[in-house]
Amino acid sequence: MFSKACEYGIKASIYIAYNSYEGKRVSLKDIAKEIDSPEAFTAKILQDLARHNIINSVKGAYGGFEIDKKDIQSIKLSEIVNAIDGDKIYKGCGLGLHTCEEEHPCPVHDQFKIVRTELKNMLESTNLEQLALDIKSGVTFLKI
Amino acid sequence: MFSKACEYGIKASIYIAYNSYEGKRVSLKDIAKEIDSPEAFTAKILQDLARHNIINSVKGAYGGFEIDKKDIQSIKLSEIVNAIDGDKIYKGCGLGLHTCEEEHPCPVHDQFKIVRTELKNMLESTNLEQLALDIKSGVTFLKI
DNA sequence: TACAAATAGGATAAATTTATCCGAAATAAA
DNA sequence: TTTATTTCGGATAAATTTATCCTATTTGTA
Ligand code: FES
Ligand code: FES
Repeated sequence: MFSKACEYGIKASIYIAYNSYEGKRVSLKDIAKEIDSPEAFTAKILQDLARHNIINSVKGAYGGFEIDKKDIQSIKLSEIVNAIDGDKIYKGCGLGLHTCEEEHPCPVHDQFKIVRTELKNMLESTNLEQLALDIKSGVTFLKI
Repeated sequence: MFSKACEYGIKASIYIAYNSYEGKRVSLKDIAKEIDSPEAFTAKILQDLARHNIINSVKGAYGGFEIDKKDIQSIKLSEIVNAIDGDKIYKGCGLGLHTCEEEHPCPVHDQFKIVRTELKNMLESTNLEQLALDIKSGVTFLKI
C-alpha cells in the first residue's frame, strides 16, 4: 500500500508530534530507535519532510526534529503520504493505465474508485494530533 | 497499490476470460499486445496464474491461454491478487508492523482497517465475468 | 517423421527501492 | 575558540521488482 519510506515517515512524524507536545525536540537516533527503522534511511526521509515544511529540523548540538505545537493538529496524514509517495495513490489508475479517467475507464475503475476515495478521505481526515495522543495514552504502538 | 506484475495479471486474466467466452484461446503475444505489457515478463505471470489453476495454459502449436467457460464467473479478483501479491494487502499492517493485531494496534489501525476491509470486499465481490463483459461491450479498456 | 508454433523455465540484466557510509556544515556549551 | 553533537548531502551498496534473452519442451499439421 505505502512504501517503506512512507511508513517510516508517518511513524516518525507521529513520534515527533508526540514529543513536540511535551516541548521535547528529538534526535534522529531516538526516532529510528522508537520506530524501529534504519537510521540513515530515516534521515533521508526526515530531510524530505523538512523540505516539505511538515517538520522542522534543527542542526547542531542539542538539535533534532520538532513540529510547531500549533501545527500538530492541522497536519493531515495525506500531506505526509503525498510528500513521500506522491499522489498516485489518490489519483492513479488501479490497473496502471496512464491516467484514471471517467471517459476511458479500466475494468475495475468503478469499484476501485470507491476504495481509493475512502482511502483519500481517511488520510485527509486524520491528523497528527489524534495519532500522537493515542501513542501518549499507550493504546497504540509504533513498533513490533 | 498493486504490483506491476499484479496489474498485468489482472488485465491478462480479463482478456483471456473475454476471449474464452467466445471459445477463443489466446497467445502470449496477443495478450501482451492487448494489455500493453512486456511479453517475457507477462509470460512469467501467466505461468504463475496457471500454476495457481486460475488460467489454463496449452503448449505447442495452436496453444495459448484460456479459462474454462464455467469457471469465469466464479474467479474473483481476490484470487488473482492473492496469487501474485500474496495476502499482505488483506492482512498486513498499514504502517508495516510485523502483524496487524487488535491487541497491539499501530496508530492508524482503526482507520486503516476500514479501508483495507473495503478493498477486500471489493476484490472478493468482483469476478472475471463482470469485468470481461464490460470489455466486450466496449465500456472499459485494458490499455492506454 | 519433420517442421513450425507456442509455452516453460533458467540465467541474466536493468530499474527502482531500500539501506549504508562518510565527510561537510551548523550549533550549543565548555 | 575549541570541542562535541547533530543534521545535511553526496556517493555507494544491497535488495527487490521489473524486464529481457535464450534454449528446451510440447504439440498440431504437412
Ligand atoms: S481508470 Fe483505472 S481506476 Fe480509473
Ligand atoms: S496494526 Fe497497523 S493496521 Fe492493524
